[in-house]
Amino acid sequence: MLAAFRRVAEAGFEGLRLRQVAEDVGIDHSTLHHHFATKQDLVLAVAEYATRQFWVLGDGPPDPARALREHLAGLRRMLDERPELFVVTVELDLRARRDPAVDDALRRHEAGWREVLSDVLTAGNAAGAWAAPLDVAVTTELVIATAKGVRLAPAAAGPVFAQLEAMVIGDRGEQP
Amino acid sequence: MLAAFRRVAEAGFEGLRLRQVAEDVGIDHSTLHHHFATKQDLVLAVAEYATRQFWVLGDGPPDPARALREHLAGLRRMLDERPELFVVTVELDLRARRDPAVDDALRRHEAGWREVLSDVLTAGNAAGAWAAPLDVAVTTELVIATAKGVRLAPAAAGPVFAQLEAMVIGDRGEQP
DNA sequence: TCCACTCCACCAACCACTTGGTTGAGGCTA
DNA sequence: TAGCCTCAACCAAGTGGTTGGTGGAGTGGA
Repeated sequence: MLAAFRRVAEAGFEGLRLRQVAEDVGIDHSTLHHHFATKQDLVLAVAEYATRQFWVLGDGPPDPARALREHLAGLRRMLDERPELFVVTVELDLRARRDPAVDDALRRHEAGWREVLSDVLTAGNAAGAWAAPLDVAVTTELVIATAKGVRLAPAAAGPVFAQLEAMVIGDRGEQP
Repeated sequence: MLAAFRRVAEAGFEGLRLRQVAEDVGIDHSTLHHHFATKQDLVLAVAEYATRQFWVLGDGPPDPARALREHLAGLRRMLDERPELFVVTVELDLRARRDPAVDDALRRHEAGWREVLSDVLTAGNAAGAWAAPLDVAVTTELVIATAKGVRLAPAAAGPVFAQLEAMVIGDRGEQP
């Protein structure tokens, strides 16, 4: 339910009230229970919805350097256009510590992300696209950590990602 | 109040209950109100306490490369020994979006951190301690973002920080 | 066409329980 | 006595969740 997502973005899971969500949609809160048996079900729906939004970040072009650049550019664009999406992600990260179902959803999502990055970095190693050969696993984690770190600071994302690119790809010909 | 901090670490602000905190300390919840007029005051105390814990990360040695390494090593050590501290920090980051007082406390804390990093990076530029001259402001943000990104994944911190060091300092003689 | 009959989305009222916060009446020490 | 610290009892305002029931859109048979 989109309304629930918006509520979480605004007030966090701490402020998620079934009655409020129901009112946003214009129905009674008991009717909401008709669609989501428990609050937990609603939370899970929000988690699934939020993670699904990242599917738009597809595989990208075959050239590893371009693929990495576009991946980061995609993230930055989403961060600019839909900052709430990332806020909810942080909220979910926190909730995953106490909620196995959310943890599971998030884990699957992150595994997909990790795979995309690993593939790009591996391809880049093979093609000699990076400034220096990279430890794929660790660099994947570095990129993920950096991305997670700017989730609540959209303004910082641009420069930070640029710097990260520069360090990974090196200074060889920026945008061709 | 330490008990409150522990509660936040366990259950988040979402699960922070005055009665529970009071019980942890062994007093009545109304007595708690005698020490903290409102819940908000307690939350603020937790915020102040949490940020104060990072004061142990002092200036470090004069040599920039060593200073950076020790700074990251210090963070990693804290992350290993007191992961809850970082969890609460994330929780605070989120809460700061809705709570100006928390936002203020966090902003001051982050300003201090930013200054330490900026100083080290600037000194490193002057001494030619880095692999290449750095944009101090952006690199500061990069380090902060990375650190924030691993707050909920202590295991990743070690390798990620090592990689970050390698990229900033270059491969010139690891630990002397 | 009419008549059950079944779904489905919906709501008002209610329930048991929890929340943060208040009050007034003691106790303890100085 | 004065000034804290403590507590039990209480309160109003919610909380998630349940219940019994309403009305309309379909469906099948006669």
